[in-house]
Amino acid sequence: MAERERPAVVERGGTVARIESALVEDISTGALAPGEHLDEVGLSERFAVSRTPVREALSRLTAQGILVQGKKRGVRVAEYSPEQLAHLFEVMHEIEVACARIASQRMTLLSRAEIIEKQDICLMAAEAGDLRAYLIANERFHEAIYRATGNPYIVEIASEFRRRTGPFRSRRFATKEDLLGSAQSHKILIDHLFSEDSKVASDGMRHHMANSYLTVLRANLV
Amino acid sequence: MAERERPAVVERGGTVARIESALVEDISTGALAPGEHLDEVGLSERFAVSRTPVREALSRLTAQGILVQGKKRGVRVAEYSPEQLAHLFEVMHEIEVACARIASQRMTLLSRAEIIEKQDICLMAAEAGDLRAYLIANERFHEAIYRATGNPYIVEIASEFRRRTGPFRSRRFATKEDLLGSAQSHKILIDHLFSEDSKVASDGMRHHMANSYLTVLRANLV
DNA sequence: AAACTGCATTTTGCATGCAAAATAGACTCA
DNA sequence: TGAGTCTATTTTGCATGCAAAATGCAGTTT
Repeated sequence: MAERERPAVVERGGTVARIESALVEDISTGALAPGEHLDEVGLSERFAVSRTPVREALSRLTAQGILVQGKKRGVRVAEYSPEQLAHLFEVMHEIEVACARIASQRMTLLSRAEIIEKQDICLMAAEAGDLRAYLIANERFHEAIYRATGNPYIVEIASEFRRRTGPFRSRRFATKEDLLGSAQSHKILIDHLFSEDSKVASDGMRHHMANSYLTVLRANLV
Repeated sequence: MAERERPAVVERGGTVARIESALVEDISTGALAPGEHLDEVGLSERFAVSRTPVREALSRLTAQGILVQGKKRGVRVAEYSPEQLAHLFEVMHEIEVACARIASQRMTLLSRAEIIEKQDICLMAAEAGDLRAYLIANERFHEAIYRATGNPYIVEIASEFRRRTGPFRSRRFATKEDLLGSAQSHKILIDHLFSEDSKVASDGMRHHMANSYLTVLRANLV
């Protein structure tokens, strides 16, 4: 066996959950690129386990649409044509706008604090120019907004689509300025979300998402 | 081993997919009730396979939220408190309304035909008083609407939530009149969907879903 | 009778084994 | 040289095996 990855923290849920979240992180940060083939044996060596839990993790990720099965064999990171990408973002768009509308209606002091805190972390990562940290912090920021809806199933579904679009959004960020710009636009978004008018909030998110999509398109279609 | 279930048709995708879809159907038709415990060994006997593919199917369904893991061991059909059910329906509501709006904007002749065809099948099942057939036909009807959006990811996500709420919606239907009533309200919904005004369509769906939720509440909270 | 303890049983999580499908490579023949 | 096919190797899908965790249960103690 080759070098092995030791669990930094023993996560609850056991081996499968550990593999699954490691892969999700690799994918959402772009360490695993769309279309990249995942080898069962290779992964079982990397995580120092047998193929069985690896297969289970891959199967779960496939069920969530994060991975796809190749034509005849193998499993790969999902990749999307421009048209598919547009469809994916259309769904994201709908979900996020609904989220913003609902969240703004139910915003509590706690939710506000959480959102602001995550935004601070984003800002720190952006200022440090740490892409990987920023991507993770950005996820957390948006998840805080989802949680502000008070609806755990919205959190689930919105996070799922965010993960699926992760690899494409990660390409937006080439320079430190890109990160700072993104963190900056979070600030504006927050102002809208904290407004007491749910239409202001959802329109703010609509604008944010449309912008984001344009940038993604530019980064992925050149 | 006890009596075994033979595959009526050899479905593509192999053993795991077969088990998965059989379980999904059992759950959405109420044959497997919320909270019911699923036994790996029992299922492996029922499908005449080893525990490995059963485990994989269960794991995939758990990843989709259709099943949940018990506190310490075992896996069960997800069950929801009234509050959780409300949250689930809130998501369904948002998705279906967005669906209706988008579908009405993109409706093609083919989509129209498909929706009408599925509705006919619903009507036939209702008139026959066949609950199980109606539940399946009803799924197909709504899926036809999802497909009319032209967005495969909307189909995916909407179907997922429809499956999750399946067990609760199935309780709405006690008599043949319930089935006919539901099929009747489809007709009204179709009229709205086929309108050229997307607001009419989404409001029609909003109304349909609100109604549906009320009925479900009544059937599940007594 | 309630609570605790220890043992037997069931259930789970993962490893390993094996046969069939899929692919790549070598070889043949035109 | 190129197309075809035959074999060797890899990869996959599932079965089986095994050890550890969880549960139930009986017996004991207070």
